[in-house]
Amino acid sequence: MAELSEQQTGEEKRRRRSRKGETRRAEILTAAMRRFAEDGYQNAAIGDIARDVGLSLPGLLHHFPTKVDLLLAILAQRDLESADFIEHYRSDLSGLLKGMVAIFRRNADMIEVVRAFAILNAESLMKDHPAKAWFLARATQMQMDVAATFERAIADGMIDAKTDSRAMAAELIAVMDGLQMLWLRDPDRFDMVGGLEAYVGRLLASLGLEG
Amino acid sequence: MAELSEQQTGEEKRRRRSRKGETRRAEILTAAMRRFAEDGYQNAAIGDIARDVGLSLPGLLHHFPTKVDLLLAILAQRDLESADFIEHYRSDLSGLLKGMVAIFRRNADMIEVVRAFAILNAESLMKDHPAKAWFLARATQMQMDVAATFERAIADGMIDAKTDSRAMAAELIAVMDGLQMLWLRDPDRFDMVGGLEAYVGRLLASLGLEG
DNA sequence: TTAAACCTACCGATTACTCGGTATTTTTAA
DNA sequence: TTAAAAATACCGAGTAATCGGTAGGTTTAA
Repeated sequence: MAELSEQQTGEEKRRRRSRKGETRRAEILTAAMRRFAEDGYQNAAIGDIARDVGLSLPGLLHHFPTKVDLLLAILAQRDLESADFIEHYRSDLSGLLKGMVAIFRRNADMIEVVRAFAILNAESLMKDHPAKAWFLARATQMQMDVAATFERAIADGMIDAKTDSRAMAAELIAVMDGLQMLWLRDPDRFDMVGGLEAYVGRLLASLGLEG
Repeated sequence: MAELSEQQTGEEKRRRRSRKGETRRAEILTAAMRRFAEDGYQNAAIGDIARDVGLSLPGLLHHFPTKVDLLLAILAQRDLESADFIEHYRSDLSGLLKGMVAIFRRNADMIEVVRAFAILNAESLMKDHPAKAWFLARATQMQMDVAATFERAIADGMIDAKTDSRAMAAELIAVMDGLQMLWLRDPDRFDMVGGLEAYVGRLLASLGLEG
Protein backbone atom coordinates (compact mmCIF):
# COMPACT_ATOMS: atom_id res chain seq x y z
CA MET A 1 0.00 0.00 0.00
CA ALA A 2 2.08 2.87 1.29
CA GLU A 3 5.71 3.31 0.48
CA LEU A 4 8.14 1.54 2.75
CA SER A 5 11.19 3.63 3.42
CA GLU A 6 13.71 1.25 4.81
CA GLN A 7 11.89 -1.76 6.10
CA GLN A 8 12.77 -5.31 5.35
CA THR A 9 11.46 -6.42 2.00
CA GLY A 10 11.05 -10.07 2.83
CA GLU A 11 14.25 -11.39 4.29
CA GLU A 12 15.28 -10.20 7.69
CA LYS A 13 17.35 -7.07 7.58
CA ARG A 14 20.25 -8.45 9.59
CA ARG A 15 21.33 -4.87 10.22
CA ARG A 16 19.62 -2.52 12.66
CA ARG A 17 20.85 -3.55 16.04
CA SER A 18 19.34 -2.11 19.18
CA ARG A 19 21.27 0.10 21.53
CA LYS A 20 20.89 3.22 23.56
CA GLY A 21 20.06 4.65 20.18
CA GLU A 22 16.58 3.27 20.68
CA THR A 23 15.93 5.62 23.55
CA ARG A 24 17.38 8.46 21.52
CA ARG A 25 14.99 7.67 18.69
CA ALA A 26 12.09 7.72 21.11
CA GLU A 27 13.20 11.09 22.42
CA ILE A 28 13.44 12.41 18.89
CA LEU A 29 9.95 11.22 18.04
CA THR A 30 8.30 12.94 20.97
CA ALA A 31 10.30 16.11 20.34
CA ALA A 32 9.26 15.99 16.71
CA MET A 33 5.61 15.61 17.71
CA ARG A 34 5.90 18.71 19.84
CA ARG A 35 7.44 20.68 16.99
CA PHE A 36 4.91 19.42 14.47
CA ALA A 37 2.16 20.47 16.86
CA GLU A 38 3.58 23.98 16.89
CA ASP A 39 4.72 24.51 13.32
CA GLY A 40 3.30 21.66 11.30
CA TYR A 41 5.47 19.21 9.41
CA GLN A 42 6.50 21.31 6.44
CA ASN A 43 7.35 24.35 8.50
CA ALA A 44 9.07 22.64 11.40
CA ALA A 45 12.86 22.64 11.21
CA ILE A 46 14.53 19.35 12.01
CA GLY A 47 17.45 21.39 13.26
CA ASP A 48 15.23 22.65 16.06
CA ILE A 49 14.10 19.13 16.85
CA ALA A 50 17.73 18.09 17.03
CA ARG A 51 18.54 20.86 19.46
CA ASP A 52 15.49 19.94 21.55
CA VAL A 53 17.04 16.58 22.31
CA GLY A 54 20.58 17.92 22.62
CA LEU A 55 21.81 16.72 19.27
CA SER A 56 23.35 18.35 16.26
CA LEU A 57 21.46 18.24 13.00
CA PRO A 58 23.69 15.53 11.52
CA GLY A 59 23.32 13.69 14.79
CA LEU A 60 19.58 13.52 14.29
CA LEU A 61 19.96 12.69 10.62
CA HIS A 62 21.98 9.70 11.65
CA HIS A 63 18.87 8.20 13.26
CA PHE A 64 16.36 9.40 10.65
CA PRO A 65 18.15 9.93 7.34
CA THR A 66 15.56 12.34 5.96
CA LYS A 67 12.79 14.50 7.29
CA VAL A 68 10.24 12.26 5.61
CA ASP A 69 11.65 9.23 7.41
CA LEU A 70 11.04 11.05 10.66
CA LEU A 71 7.44 11.74 9.73
CA LEU A 72 6.81 8.18 8.63
CA ALA A 73 8.31 6.89 11.86
CA ILE A 74 5.77 8.92 13.79
CA LEU A 75 2.93 7.58 11.70
CA ALA A 76 4.17 4.02 12.10
CA GLN A 77 4.28 4.49 15.85
CA ARG A 78 0.72 5.80 15.76
CA ASP A 79 -0.33 2.68 13.88
CA LEU A 80 1.03 0.51 16.65
CA GLU A 81 -0.62 2.51 19.41
CA SER A 82 -4.02 2.68 17.78
CA ALA A 83 -4.03 -1.01 16.97
CA ASP A 84 -4.64 -1.77 20.63
CA PHE A 85 -7.50 0.64 21.00
CA ILE A 86 -9.22 -0.34 17.78
CA GLU A 87 -9.25 -4.03 18.59
CA HIS A 88 -10.42 -3.39 22.11
CA TYR A 89 -13.54 -1.46 21.20
CA ARG A 90 -14.78 -3.26 18.14
CA SER A 91 -17.16 -5.53 19.99
CA ASP A 92 -20.70 -4.15 19.89
CA LEU A 93 -22.04 -0.82 18.71
CA SER A 94 -22.79 0.73 22.06
CA GLY A 95 -19.39 -0.44 23.26
CA LEU A 96 -17.75 1.23 20.33
CA LEU A 97 -19.57 4.50 20.91
CA LYS A 98 -18.62 4.53 24.54
CA GLY A 99 -15.09 3.62 23.55
CA MET A 100 -14.99 6.70 21.37
CA VAL A 101 -15.92 8.82 24.37
CA ALA A 102 -13.15 7.13 26.31
CA ILE A 103 -10.67 7.95 23.58
CA PHE A 104 -11.80 11.56 23.69
CA ARG A 105 -11.36 11.65 27.41
CA ARG A 106 -7.82 10.41 27.02
CA ASN A 107 -7.12 12.80 24.15
CA ALA A 108 -8.21 15.73 26.27
CA ASP A 109 -5.02 15.22 28.26
CA MET A 110 -2.77 15.00 25.21
CA ILE A 111 -3.44 18.26 23.45
CA GLU A 112 -0.06 18.43 21.80
CA VAL A 113 -0.37 15.03 20.20
CA VAL A 114 -3.91 15.75 19.12
CA ARG A 115 -2.94 19.07 17.63
CA ALA A 116 0.01 17.58 15.83
CA PHE A 117 -2.20 15.00 14.16
CA ALA A 118 -4.94 17.48 13.37
CA ILE A 119 -2.44 19.73 11.62
CA LEU A 120 -0.78 16.80 9.91
CA ASN A 121 -4.19 15.60 8.82
CA ALA A 122 -4.97 18.84 7.03
CA GLU A 123 -1.43 19.23 5.74
CA SER A 124 -1.70 15.84 4.12
CA LEU A 125 -4.33 17.26 1.79
CA MET A 126 -1.57 19.21 0.08
CA LYS A 127 -0.31 18.26 -3.34
CA ASP A 128 2.57 15.86 -2.85
CA HIS A 129 2.49 15.52 0.88
CA PRO A 130 4.35 12.43 2.11
CA ALA A 131 1.60 11.54 4.60
CA LYS A 132 -1.22 11.71 2.05
CA ALA A 133 -1.49 7.97 1.53
CA TRP A 134 -1.29 7.24 5.24
CA PHE A 135 -4.13 9.56 6.17
CA LEU A 136 -6.30 8.37 3.32
CA ALA A 137 -5.78 4.76 4.31
CA ARG A 138 -6.46 5.59 7.94
CA ALA A 139 -9.70 7.43 7.13
CA THR A 140 -10.91 4.64 4.87
CA GLN A 141 -10.07 1.96 7.40
CA MET A 142 -11.77 3.85 10.19
CA GLN A 143 -14.96 4.28 8.21
CA MET A 144 -14.99 0.62 7.27
CA ASP A 145 -14.43 -0.52 10.84
CA VAL A 146 -17.17 1.64 12.27
CA ALA A 147 -19.56 0.79 9.45
CA ALA A 148 -18.91 -2.88 10.04
CA THR A 149 -19.92 -2.46 13.66
CA PHE A 150 -23.18 -0.85 12.56
CA GLU A 151 -23.72 -3.71 10.13
CA ARG A 152 -23.20 -6.22 12.90
CA ALA A 153 -25.74 -4.41 15.04
CA ILE A 154 -28.20 -4.68 12.19
CA ALA A 155 -27.47 -8.36 11.67
CA ASP A 156 -27.99 -8.97 15.36
CA GLY A 157 -31.32 -7.22 15.21
CA MET A 158 -30.19 -4.55 17.63
CA ILE A 159 -30.99 -1.58 15.39
CA ASP A 160 -33.25 -0.76 12.46
CA ALA A 161 -32.21 -2.60 9.31
CA LYS A 162 -32.78 0.52 7.22
CA THR A 163 -29.88 2.26 8.96
CA ASP A 164 -27.25 3.47 6.50
CA SER A 165 -24.15 2.06 8.12
CA ARG A 166 -21.62 3.85 5.98
CA ALA A 167 -23.34 7.19 6.38
CA MET A 168 -23.61 6.78 10.14
CA ALA A 169 -19.96 5.81 10.34
CA ALA A 170 -18.91 8.84 8.33
CA GLU A 171 -21.06 11.09 10.46
CA LEU A 172 -19.62 9.78 13.71
CA ILE A 173 -16.09 10.32 12.46
CA ALA A 174 -17.01 13.75 11.18
CA VAL A 175 -18.45 14.76 14.54
CA MET A 176 -15.33 13.59 16.32
CA ASP A 177 -12.97 15.38 13.97
CA GLY A 178 -15.03 18.54 14.03
CA LEU A 179 -15.39 18.64 17.79
CA GLN A 180 -11.68 18.10 18.13
CA MET A 181 -10.99 21.09 15.89
CA LEU A 182 -13.30 23.32 17.91
CA TRP A 183 -11.56 22.18 21.06
CA LEU A 184 -8.08 22.76 19.64
CA ARG A 185 -9.07 26.26 18.66
CA ASP A 186 -10.25 27.09 22.17
CA PRO A 187 -9.23 24.37 24.61
CA ASP A 188 -10.26 26.15 27.79
CA ARG A 189 -13.75 27.12 26.79
CA PHE A 190 -14.89 24.21 24.65
CA ASP A 191 -15.79 20.83 26.15
CA MET A 192 -15.25 18.29 23.44
CA VAL A 193 -15.86 15.31 25.69
CA GLY A 194 -19.23 16.68 26.71
CA GLY A 195 -20.00 17.42 23.09
CA LEU A 196 -19.32 13.87 22.03
CA GLU A 197 -21.23 12.45 24.98
CA ALA A 198 -24.25 14.49 23.97
CA TYR A 199 -24.06 13.28 20.40
CA VAL A 200 -23.52 9.65 21.36
CA GLY A 201 -26.29 9.84 23.92
CA ARG A 202 -28.83 11.09 21.41
CA LEU A 203 -27.59 8.60 18.85
CA LEU A 204 -27.98 5.66 21.21
CA ALA A 205 -31.43 6.87 22.16
CA SER A 206 -32.55 7.29 18.58
CA LEU A 207 -31.27 3.82 17.77
CA GLY A 208 -33.15 2.37 20.70
CA LEU A 209 -29.98 1.14 22.37
CA GLU A 210 -30.27 3.12 25.55
CA GLY A 211 -30.03 0.78 28.52
CA MET B 1 -10.20 42.45 17.19
CA ALA B 2 -7.78 41.12 14.66
CA GLU B 3 -4.63 42.94 13.61
CA LEU B 4 -5.05 45.47 10.86
CA SER B 5 -2.05 45.62 8.60
CA GLU B 6 -2.57 48.59 6.37
CA GLN B 7 -6.19 49.57 6.65
CA GLN B 8 -7.38 53.01 7.50
CA THR B 9 -7.06 53.65 11.21
CA GLY B 10 -9.79 56.22 11.47
CA GLU B 11 -9.33 58.86 8.84
CA GLU B 12 -9.78 57.91 5.22
CA LYS B 13 -6.61 56.76 3.57
CA ARG B 14 -6.79 59.36 0.77
CA ARG B 15 -4.25 57.33 -1.20
CA ARG B 16 -5.09 54.05 -2.88
CA ARG B 17 -6.63 54.96 -6.19
CA SER B 18 -8.37 52.42 -8.34
CA ARG B 19 -7.13 51.37 -11.75
CA LYS B 20 -6.65 48.27 -13.79
CA GLY B 21 -4.62 47.27 -10.76
CA GLU B 22 -7.89 46.27 -9.18
CA THR B 23 -8.35 43.48 -11.69
CA ARG B 24 -4.75 42.46 -11.17
CA ARG B 25 -5.33 42.24 -7.44
CA ALA B 26 -8.37 40.08 -8.05
CA GLU B 27 -6.32 37.80 -10.30
CA ILE B 28 -3.65 37.58 -7.66
CA LEU B 29 -6.16 36.65 -4.98
CA THR B 30 -7.64 33.76 -6.95
CA ALA B 31 -4.18 32.56 -7.95
CA ALA B 32 -3.12 32.72 -4.32
CA MET B 33 -6.17 30.68 -3.30
CA ARG B 34 -5.20 28.02 -5.78
CA ARG B 35 -1.66 27.90 -4.48
CA PHE B 36 -2.78 27.86 -0.85
CA ALA B 37 -5.10 24.99 -1.70
CA GLU B 38 -2.15 23.04 -3.06
CA ASP B 39 0.66 23.93 -0.68
CA GLY B 40 -0.91 25.72 2.25
CA TYR B 41 -0.03 29.25 3.20
CA GLN B 42 3.33 28.74 4.83
CA ASN B 43 4.64 26.46 2.13
CA ALA B 44 3.28 28.32 -0.88
CA ALA B 45 5.80 30.59 -2.59
CA ILE B 46 4.53 34.01 -3.54
CA GLY B 47 7.00 33.89 -6.41
CA ASP B 48 4.94 31.08 -7.91
CA ILE B 49 1.74 33.05 -7.41
CA ALA B 50 3.35 35.98 -9.19
CA ARG B 51 4.31 33.81 -12.13
CA ASP B 52 0.80 32.35 -12.25
CA VAL B 53 -0.57 35.78 -13.10
CA GLY B 54 2.33 36.74 -15.34
CA LEU B 55 4.09 38.98 -12.88
CA SER B 56 7.51 39.12 -11.35
CA LEU B 57 7.82 38.73 -7.62
CA PRO B 58 8.37 42.45 -6.98
CA GLY B 59 5.48 43.08 -9.32
CA LEU B 60 3.22 41.15 -7.00
CA LEU B 61 4.72 42.73 -3.93
CA HIS B 62 3.78 46.09 -5.36
CA HIS B 63 0.12 45.14 -4.89
CA PHE B 64 0.52 43.21 -1.64
CA PRO B 65 3.61 44.45 0.18
CA THR B 66 4.07 41.29 2.23
CA LYS B 67 2.92 37.69 2.13
CA VAL B 68 0.83 38.28 5.23
CA ASP B 69 -0.96 41.16 3.52
CA LEU B 70 -1.90 38.76 0.74
CA LEU B 71 -3.32 36.28 3.23
CA LEU B 72 -5.28 38.92 5.11
CA ALA B 73 -6.70 40.24 1.84
CA ILE B 74 -8.07 36.77 1.12
CA LEU B 75 -9.62 36.54 4.55
CA ALA B 76 -11.13 40.01 4.22
CA GLN B 77 -12.66 39.02 0.90
CA ARG B 78 -14.09 35.92 2.52
CA ASP B 79 -15.67 38.09 5.20
CA LEU B 80 -17.47 40.12 2.58
CA GLU B 81 -18.71 37.06 0.70
CA SER B 82 -19.97 35.22 3.76
CA ALA B 83 -21.72 38.30 5.10
CA ASP B 84 -24.40 37.89 2.43
CA PHE B 85 -25.00 34.25 3.12
CA ILE B 86 -25.08 34.59 6.89
CA GLU B 87 -27.64 37.33 6.85
CA HIS B 88 -29.78 35.50 4.35
CA TYR B 89 -30.16 32.33 6.35
CA ARG B 90 -30.48 33.59 9.88
CA SER B 91 -34.27 33.65 9.90
CA ASP B 92 -35.64 30.49 11.52
CA LEU B 93 -33.94 27.29 12.61
CA SER B 94 -35.20 25.02 9.88
CA GLY B 95 -34.32 27.72 7.34
CA LEU B 96 -30.81 27.90 8.72
CA LEU B 97 -30.35 24.15 8.57
CA LYS B 98 -31.55 24.01 5.00
CA GLY B 99 -29.32 26.97 4.22
CA MET B 100 -26.37 25.00 5.48
CA VAL B 101 -27.21 22.25 3.03
CA ALA B 102 -27.41 24.86 0.28
CA ILE B 103 -23.98 26.16 1.22
CA PHE B 104 -22.64 22.62 1.06
CA ARG B 105 -24.17 22.14 -2.34
CA ARG B 106 -22.43 25.27 -3.55
CA ASN B 107 -19.16 24.30 -1.87
CA ALA B 108 -19.19 20.97 -3.68
CA ASP B 109 -18.44 22.90 -6.86
CA MET B 110 -15.60 24.92 -5.36
CA ILE B 111 -13.26 22.26 -4.11
CA GLU B 112 -10.16 24.41 -4.43
CA VAL B 113 -11.56 27.20 -2.32
CA VAL B 114 -12.86 24.76 0.24
CA ARG B 115 -9.56 22.96 0.43
CA ALA B 116 -7.64 26.20 0.76
CA PHE B 117 -9.74 27.24 3.73
CA ALA B 118 -9.64 23.81 5.31
CA ILE B 119 -5.86 23.82 5.16
CA LEU B 120 -5.66 27.42 6.31
CA ASN B 121 -8.00 26.55 9.15
CA ALA B 122 -5.69 23.88 10.47
CA GLU B 123 -2.57 25.88 9.74
CA SER B 124 -3.95 28.69 11.84
CA LEU B 125 -3.63 26.44 14.88
CA MET B 126 0.12 26.83 14.62
CA LYS B 127 2.10 28.94 17.03
CA ASP B 128 2.29 32.44 15.58
CA HIS B 129 0.16 31.99 12.52
CA PRO B 130 -1.10 35.29 11.09
CA ALA B 131 -4.61 33.91 10.52
CA LYS B 132 -5.01 32.60 14.06
CA ALA B 133 -7.14 35.49 15.30
CA TRP B 134 -9.30 35.51 12.19
CA PHE B 135 -10.19 31.83 12.41
CA LEU B 136 -10.86 32.01 16.13
CA ALA B 137 -13.13 34.99 15.67
CA ARG B 138 -14.89 33.29 12.79
CA ALA B 139 -15.46 30.07 14.76
CA THR B 140 -16.73 31.97 17.78
CA GLN B 141 -19.03 34.13 15.69
CA MET B 142 -20.41 31.13 13.83
CA GLN B 143 -21.20 29.29 17.05
CA MET B 144 -22.89 32.33 18.51
CA ASP B 145 -25.00 32.92 15.40
CA VAL B 146 -26.18 29.34 15.17
CA ALA B 147 -26.79 29.12 18.91
CA ALA B 148 -28.82 32.31 18.74
CA THR B 149 -31.03 30.74 16.11
CA PHE B 150 -31.62 27.75 18.36
CA GLU B 151 -32.44 30.14 21.20
CA ARG B 152 -34.95 31.92 19.06
CA ALA B 153 -36.58 28.63 18.17
CA ILE B 154 -36.87 27.92 21.88
CA ALA B 155 -38.29 31.36 22.60
CA ASP B 156 -40.82 30.87 19.84
CA GLY B 157 -41.86 27.56 21.32
CA MET B 158 -40.77 25.67 18.24
CA ILE B 159 -38.44 23.27 20.02
CA ASP B 160 -37.95 21.82 23.48
CA ALA B 161 -36.80 24.47 25.96
CA LYS B 162 -34.30 22.02 27.45
CA THR B 163 -32.29 22.02 24.23
CA ASP B 164 -28.67 23.04 24.78
CA SER B 165 -28.33 25.69 22.10
CA ARG B 166 -24.60 26.13 22.33
CA ALA B 167 -23.95 22.40 22.27
CA MET B 168 -26.23 21.90 19.30
CA ALA B 169 -24.55 24.77 17.45
CA ALA B 170 -21.12 23.34 18.11
CA GLU B 171 -22.23 19.92 16.98
CA LEU B 172 -23.69 21.21 13.74
CA ILE B 173 -20.50 23.09 12.93
CA ALA B 174 -18.45 20.06 13.87
CA VAL B 175 -20.45 17.82 11.56
CA MET B 176 -20.04 20.25 8.70
CA ASP B 177 -16.31 20.64 9.20
CA GLY B 178 -15.81 16.92 9.61
CA LEU B 179 -17.86 15.96 6.58
CA GLN B 180 -15.96 18.51 4.54
CA MET B 181 -12.67 16.94 5.56
CA LEU B 182 -13.83 13.48 4.60
CA TRP B 183 -14.96 14.84 1.27
CA LEU B 184 -11.70 16.69 0.65
CA ARG B 185 -9.79 13.51 1.33
CA ASP B 186 -11.81 11.53 -1.20
CA PRO B 187 -13.98 13.86 -3.30
CA ASP B 188 -15.16 11.25 -5.79
CA ARG B 189 -16.32 8.63 -3.37
CA PHE B 190 -17.67 10.64 -0.48
CA ASP B 191 -20.98 12.50 -0.69
CA MET B 192 -20.78 15.32 1.80
CA VAL B 193 -24.04 16.91 0.72
CA GLY B 194 -25.89 13.67 1.29
CA GLY B 195 -24.14 13.28 4.61
CA LEU B 196 -25.25 16.68 5.81
CA GLU B 197 -28.79 16.15 4.50
CA ALA B 198 -29.03 12.96 6.50
CA TYR B 199 -27.82 14.65 9.66
CA VAL B 200 -30.08 17.67 9.23
CA GLY B 201 -33.03 15.45 8.40
CA ARG B 202 -32.66 13.42 11.57
CA LEU B 203 -32.04 16.57 13.57
CA LEU B 204 -35.20 18.24 12.30
CA ALA B 205 -37.18 15.10 13.01
CA SER B 206 -35.85 14.75 16.52
CA LEU B 207 -36.64 18.41 17.19
CA GLY B 208 -40.17 17.92 15.91
CA LEU B 209 -39.72 20.45 13.14
CA GLU B 210 -40.31 18.13 10.23
CA GLY B 211 -43.08 19.55 8.07
C1' DT C 1 2.52 65.31 -15.16
C1' DT C 2 2.27 62.19 -11.90
C1' DA C 3 1.17 58.17 -9.60
C1' DA C 4 0.69 53.50 -10.25
C1' DA C 5 2.44 49.32 -12.47
C1' DC C 6 6.13 46.67 -13.20
C1' DC C 7 11.02 44.94 -13.93
C1' DT C 8 16.17 43.42 -13.25
C1' DA C 9 19.36 42.56 -9.98
C1' DC C 10 20.42 41.55 -5.57
C1' DC C 11 20.52 40.18 -0.44
C1' DG C 12 20.33 37.86 3.91
C1' DA C 13 18.27 34.21 6.21
C1' DT C 14 16.84 29.57 6.43
C1' DT C 15 16.75 24.75 5.31
C1' DA C 16 17.51 19.89 4.29
C1' DC C 17 21.23 17.38 3.59
C1' DT C 18 26.50 15.83 2.80
C1' DC C 19 31.42 15.01 3.84
C1' DG C 20 34.83 13.31 6.41
C1' DG C 21 36.02 12.54 10.45
C1' DT C 22 36.12 11.13 15.97
C1' DA C 23 34.13 9.03 20.05
C1' DT C 24 31.44 5.52 22.11
C1' DT C 25 29.39 1.00 22.51
C1' DT C 26 28.63 -3.63 21.60
C1' DT C 27 30.10 -8.09 19.55
C1' DT C 28 33.33 -11.49 18.96
C1' DA C 29 37.11 -14.42 19.65
C1' DA C 30 41.43 -15.68 21.89
C1' DT D 1 38.23 -12.01 31.06
C1' DT D 2 39.84 -9.14 27.75
C1' DA D 3 41.22 -6.91 23.75
C1' DA D 4 40.69 -6.47 18.95
C1' DA D 5 37.10 -5.67 15.52
C1' DA D 6 33.07 -3.58 13.97
C1' DA D 7 29.22 -1.18 14.09
C1' DT D 8 26.81 2.69 15.95
C1' DA D 9 26.52 7.43 17.72
C1' DC D 10 27.72 11.67 17.02
C1' DC D 11 29.89 16.42 15.37
C1' DG D 12 32.03 20.69 12.74
C1' DA D 13 32.02 22.64 8.58
C1' DG D 14 30.27 23.05 4.54
C1' DT D 15 26.61 23.35 0.16
C1' DA D 16 23.08 24.10 -2.97
C1' DA D 17 18.60 25.60 -3.18
C1' DT D 18 14.73 28.37 -1.85
C1' DC D 19 12.31 32.22 -0.14
C1' DG D 20 10.61 36.76 1.44
C1' DG D 21 11.82 41.12 0.72
C1' DT D 22 14.62 45.51 -1.04
C1' DA D 23 16.87 49.05 -4.14
C1' DG D 24 16.44 51.63 -7.86
C1' DG D 25 15.02 52.12 -12.03
C1' DT D 26 11.68 52.28 -16.53
C1' DT D 27 7.14 51.91 -18.64
C1' DT D 28 2.17 52.66 -18.71
C1' DA D 29 -1.94 54.89 -18.15
C1' DA D 30 -5.24 58.43 -16.10
